[in-house]
Amino acid sequence: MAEANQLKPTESELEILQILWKKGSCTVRDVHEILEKNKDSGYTTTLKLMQIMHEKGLVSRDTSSKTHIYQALQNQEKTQQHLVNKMIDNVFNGSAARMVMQALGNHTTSKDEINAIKEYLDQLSKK
Amino acid sequence: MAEANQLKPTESELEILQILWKKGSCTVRDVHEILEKNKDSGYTTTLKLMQIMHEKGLVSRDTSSKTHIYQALQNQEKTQQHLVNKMIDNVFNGSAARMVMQALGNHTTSKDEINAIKEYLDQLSKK
DNA sequence: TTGCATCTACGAATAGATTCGTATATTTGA
DNA sequence: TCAAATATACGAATCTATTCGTAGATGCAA
Repeated sequence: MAEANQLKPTESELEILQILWKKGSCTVRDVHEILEKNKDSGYTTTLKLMQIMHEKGLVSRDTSSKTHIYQALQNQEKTQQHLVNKMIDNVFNGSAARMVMQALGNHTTSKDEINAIKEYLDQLSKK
Repeated sequence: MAEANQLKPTESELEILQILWKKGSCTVRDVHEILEKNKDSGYTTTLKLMQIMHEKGLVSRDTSSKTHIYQALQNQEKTQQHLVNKMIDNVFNGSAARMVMQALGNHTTSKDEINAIKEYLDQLSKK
């Protein structure tokens, strides 16, 4: 039950999780400097968000030195899975295919990507 | 600018839009009876939500008779497009392919659906 | 050592979404 | 006809997310 909540992070939390998933371990300042590129909120805002995420159990933190170090506790793939399934249900009436087509249709996709998907589908059919 | 906001309906608004997109025209009661199956909130809650959606321009309403009749003004495909693109960016770091694979991997997809997607990809490659 | 920069903690303001209670008007059926 | 059912309107409570200011602690450099 605790986990179920965490699978649906807020938008701000997701932005931070993205960074932690990519970087591994980060200080608040690390995260904040990356966030600043796309939005302009203060340092203490980022700090507060990460503190809340820690309370919720979304991240772990190492407080052994003055500057705390954070890591994502939430599993990236599980979170992605949960969010994508939710979107299929809520936005595409349960049809994964429709979502996929919508996604590939507009969001300019390279040929390499398309081929990768084709291969993936072939493997999927074999089962 | 007005439209840009509407492309991102809240979760409750999206639930209602889904119903309106499917049914076409609905009264508040129509919508509420469908919503009730999956959640338990009062009738006046649904009413209020739909009134707010009308204020925002998400729906039109015909008030010629006592019981008002609502219709979606928001375009379904545009909304889907917007939401799916947003998810690709926010959750999958901009990789449509990764999202597609994640979507098809778990969300049990029928062979028919997979074949439909394959055909779609073939057409896409030809361009 | 002392002052400046940097860090955490925390309370509180703000904004938006959601929910419901109540008042009031209209319809309808016994 | 008139009482019950059903509609809308609307204010307000509640909840959550986001934001920031300020206070106090710590580290560092001149």
